[in-house]
Amino acid sequence: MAEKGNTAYASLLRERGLKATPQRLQLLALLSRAKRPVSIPELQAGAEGGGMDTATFYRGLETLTAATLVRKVDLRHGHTDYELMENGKHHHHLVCTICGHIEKFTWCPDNKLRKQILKQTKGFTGLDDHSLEFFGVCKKCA
Amino acid sequence: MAEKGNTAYASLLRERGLKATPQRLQLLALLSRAKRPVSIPELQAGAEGGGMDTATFYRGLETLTAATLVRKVDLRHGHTDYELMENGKHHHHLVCTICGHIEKFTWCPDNKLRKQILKQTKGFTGLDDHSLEFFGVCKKCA
DNA sequence: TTGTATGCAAATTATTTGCACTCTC
DNA sequence: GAGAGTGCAAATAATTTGCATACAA
Repeated sequence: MAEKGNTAYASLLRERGLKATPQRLQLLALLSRAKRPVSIPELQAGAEGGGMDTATFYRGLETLTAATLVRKVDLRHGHTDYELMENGKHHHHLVCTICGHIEKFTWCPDNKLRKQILKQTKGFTGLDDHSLEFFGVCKKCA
Repeated sequence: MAEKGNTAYASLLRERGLKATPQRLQLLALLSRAKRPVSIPELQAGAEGGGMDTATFYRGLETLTAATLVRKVDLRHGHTDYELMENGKHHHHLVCTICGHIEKFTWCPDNKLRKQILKQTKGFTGLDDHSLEFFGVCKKCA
């Protein structure tokens, strides 16, 4: 998947009523190039990310997450990682607990499973979102 | 489920080659009473948790997690929560994104699903563990 | 006794906030 | 021009570490 140009990202932002600032476009470009979930300190440490303020990273990515352009994931690394939501779809991850190698997979709980889970509870009538990651040892580390 | 006595917990620890220190027993007792996932700052702030050092909380719970007596969970609260693994079995959670209400459910990926996921990857031959939580708005907050 | 675990204290890492200023729409 | 967004700087929150001492086995 080719990286979207600034114009394309700008449109996506405006469609959602957000201003297309250079900082937000930069955040999207950085995530697009990363090809994997990355933390804010990591993004900021990279050469291209060096110019922006820390607070702008946090506030910007929070905004992009709320706009469903970006997704936060917890890979048990002690911090939040961020990744692009390409085409509005999320995916999940396999994480090697030794070397940190990450792969994606697509599978989400279907309606049947969601019903089965809701049946076990008293206080919920619906489910909006979910987290799902697998952890193991990759071939190289095994 | 009644809380296990100190003797029972002490045996569990020794079975795993760990020393049954008062601090570790206290951690297990605190988690047992909590009945829900709790953070370390929260545990420490509680009256009974006040006596132990911060580092002892972190190191102790890390040890208990490695010993599969305790499990860490990420409920998108910006910190790690801990809960007892009762009978060596884990469960997953539904979390209300408004009030924080939490319920448990039991369901885990079966072998068929695990195979389906592994088939999508190149670098993994097996999966050890997984995280799975649902987020939504509970009845009261809806 | 002996190594493991704890307490203390300080450091590190991640994240958030207030406020003045700037830039997009 | 107006309001949303950013930079700066300082604060808060969570977690980790080194080292001397204490305690379980």
